[in-house]
Amino acid sequence: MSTVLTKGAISALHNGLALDNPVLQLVNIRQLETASGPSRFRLAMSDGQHSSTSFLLATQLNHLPEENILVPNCVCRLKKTITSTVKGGKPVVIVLDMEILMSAEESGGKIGDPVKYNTDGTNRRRAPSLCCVPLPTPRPPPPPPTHHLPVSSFLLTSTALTLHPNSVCMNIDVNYPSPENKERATAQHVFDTTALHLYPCFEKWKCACPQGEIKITAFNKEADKFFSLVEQGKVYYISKATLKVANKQYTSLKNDYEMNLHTNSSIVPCDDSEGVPTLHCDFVPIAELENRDKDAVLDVIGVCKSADDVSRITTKNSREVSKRALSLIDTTGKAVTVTLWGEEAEKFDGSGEPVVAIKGARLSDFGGRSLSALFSSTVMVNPDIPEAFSLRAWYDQGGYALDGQSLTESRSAGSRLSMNWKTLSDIKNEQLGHGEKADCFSCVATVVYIRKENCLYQACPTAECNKKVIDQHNGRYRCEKCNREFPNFKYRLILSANLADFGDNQWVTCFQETAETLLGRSAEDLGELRDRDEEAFDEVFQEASFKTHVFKNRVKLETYNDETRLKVTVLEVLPVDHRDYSRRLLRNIRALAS
DNA sequence: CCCCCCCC
Repeated sequence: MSTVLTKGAISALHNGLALDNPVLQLVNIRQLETASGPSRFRLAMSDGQHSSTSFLLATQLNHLPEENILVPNCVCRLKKTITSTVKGGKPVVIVLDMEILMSAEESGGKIGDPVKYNTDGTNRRRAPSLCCVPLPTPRPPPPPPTHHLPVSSFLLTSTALTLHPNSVCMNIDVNYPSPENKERATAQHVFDTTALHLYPCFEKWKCACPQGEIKITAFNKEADKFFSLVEQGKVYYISKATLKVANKQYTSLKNDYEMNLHTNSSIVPCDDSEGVPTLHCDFVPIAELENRDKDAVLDVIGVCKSADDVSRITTKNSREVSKRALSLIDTTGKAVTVTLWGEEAEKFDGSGEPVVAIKGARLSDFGGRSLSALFSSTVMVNPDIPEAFSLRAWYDQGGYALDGQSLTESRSAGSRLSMNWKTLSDIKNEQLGHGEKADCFSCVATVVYIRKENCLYQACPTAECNKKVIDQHNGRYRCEKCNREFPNFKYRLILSANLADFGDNQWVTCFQETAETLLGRSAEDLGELRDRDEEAFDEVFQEASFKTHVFKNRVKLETYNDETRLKVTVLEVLPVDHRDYSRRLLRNIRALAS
């Protein structure tokens, strides 16, 4: 039966050597005295040859002994361990992940006749080390940075600084909350966290961070120094940082601790970056944002179904900053506005409706619920993570057709987010424009007829005045509004067009700009063409007919000479976005089917 | 030591 155990594993583990899933038997288990925090279990393990009591169970595995699954004589596979040292340099093997292969009953008692393993050097090959990878010699300090703006404080977030499993080593000077709290702090530091495993070593602490994320901050001179040194996604050794209790208010990381860097701290690149863990996010579904507290820092992922152009704004402190708002939608069918700032706003490319993941965005209550990226946020476009792939698939296979009701109220009717899509028959059916205020709507429609009669008029040449002038028939034109005569005039357009979609048709009015877009000519050119070549003029109207566009319109019931009629004014003519169009079609089909 | 993170 003893063949199941990995002979020599005890010795190897005590020497920090990597082993592939060694199989050991639990000889004994003992609960350690702890001042506070979760229980801590010390294990005596055997490989059939040697036994050792220098095993500690990571707190995330406490359920195993607590549920009486991990009991003496059971046989275990150690799936993840890290060898550390305690006071006096004694090695300790921390068991981070394990599985029970055989219960105590199945194993039939103690396997083999193991002898106690000596850690005093008599059966050790070399001195124990904390790391699997030796620390490289620190490089000389880098030259002062020249390529970035002064940084007064720089936050290295999880992606800026990736922690390497089993080989990131940090010598940490513990920053005690206060001298009298030292004992309590000690206990907490040792036992309270699963992400950080800390072991006292005189006044220094050694910290192994086999998994998880931690925020590291540098200030002033160090901020500049370390900023030039670190690159997102790269692996580093960090030494002589200060550990402090994290303020959860400012981070989405699930770590009770944070680190600060100082003059004598060092960050050294690690060349062996295999097995670097990918960034971990706890994405909050967009619909769920409604229930979260304002100012919460959280992770979000969605398809960017629209993005504003980047704009420059002036802050209250008269600082100029770039800003860009995106609308993200996820499988909850809800959308939310996310604001990006500075360089992040400038470089963002929303074309192709990418999946956008943001780690550490702040929830604001502006316009209902909205999000704002922080300096410490990580914005990822089409990240290489499963959540992004499934979201992409969901969106492409029909998610795009969803309305995506936004948690963020839109502030103007003109924005792409607030497209109030209607069919032409909706105008009558929903009595649009019958209210006190005008209604705005968008539609996809085809131009079936444009009235060319009276579409052009001679207007006052003054820049701000578009009033029709009276031809004095003496080469002079009179503007009643300006009360002046001019030797010239400018042509302006007022176009009556008939639009149709699959259900109805509608007469609309296009003024200057929209008329020019529709006809593809400037009013000036058209006026000149009409006077010079009537056939070519007619041709322009033929060409503009039977073309399909997106029309943004204003609709209002008007009374003129005791007669009420619906007046539809075109505010904007846009090319058809086929995605938007199929979105609407699908909605209509669904509405008809239900 | 930050933790300001901007605007509507």
